[in-house]
Amino acid sequence: MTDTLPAPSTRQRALLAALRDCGDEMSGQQLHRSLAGGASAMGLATVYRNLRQLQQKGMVRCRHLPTGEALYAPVEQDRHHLTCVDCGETRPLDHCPIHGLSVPQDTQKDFELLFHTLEFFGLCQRCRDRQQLPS
Amino acid sequence: MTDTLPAPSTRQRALLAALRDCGDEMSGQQLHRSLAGGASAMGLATVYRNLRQLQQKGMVRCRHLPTGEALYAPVEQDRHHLTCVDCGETRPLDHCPIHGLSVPQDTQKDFELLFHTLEFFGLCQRCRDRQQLPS
DNA sequence: CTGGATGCAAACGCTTTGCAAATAG
DNA sequence: CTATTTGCAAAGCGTTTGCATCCAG
Repeated sequence: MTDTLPAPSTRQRALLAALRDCGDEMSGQQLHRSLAGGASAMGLATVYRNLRQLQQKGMVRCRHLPTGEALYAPVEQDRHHLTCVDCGETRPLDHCPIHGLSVPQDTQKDFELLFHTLEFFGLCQRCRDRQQLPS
Repeated sequence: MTDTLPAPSTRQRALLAALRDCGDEMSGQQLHRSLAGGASAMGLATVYRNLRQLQQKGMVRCRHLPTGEALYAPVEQDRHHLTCVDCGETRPLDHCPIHGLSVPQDTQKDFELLFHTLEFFGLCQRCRDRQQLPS
């Protein structure tokens, strides 16, 4: 029995473990695939259902690619990205530019802050070059 | 051939105008609906196609709701949000907490920065209350 | 025995793409 | 006349939901 969690879902532990092992972010589909076959395999729906719960517990954060795909990562992984609006490639930043940054106090009174996403968008070198040379 | 803009699409002006008039962000679907019937009506595909180009020109930015829906706004509208990971409600922040913040120089060398998104996620009062009272 | 969690597959909704017609230059 | 852009409708895709089943307590 777990002492802390209302519903000590083993699935959630598995998902979190997978994310931590990976060391990077993964999509729902990737998580599903990565767990498939193993001891903690679970249906795709279950993956998503539990990812949502992990988010609500503030243990997992997620961001969306321009494609609409959602990527998940452990919250302790405070990583942000540069994303090319053309080819969609994303590249991690070395440091979180707003580490420790806070939201105005008054907004937090009735809002329990769990995590944030900060993403930068622009054009990567390759796509910029490609635009200049239409032919 | 034009040397400034490959295709000075009137559609793009219309989209930008609609976004500015609205004063808030709109989804592709909303834009499509809002223009429908009017003089600058256009197909849904065209809306998306031009929104993408506006993004690549750095005139429009977009963020994704937890639902995966994309919301667009003029870049000059430097607005950020609190989003509830439970009910999905989003509330705008009064000020941009990172106004004027910059990405490390060396990352920008080969990346043309166009816009950023900064979103905070958590639980709104209502959903927090609801979680505490399981029954 | 009862409520919640799961799997599967169907359903969803937003976005993209194929292709032929319309338009610009 | 050639290169683009557009519309429409079909396809794509990740995600969510319905429902019967399974499991924990």
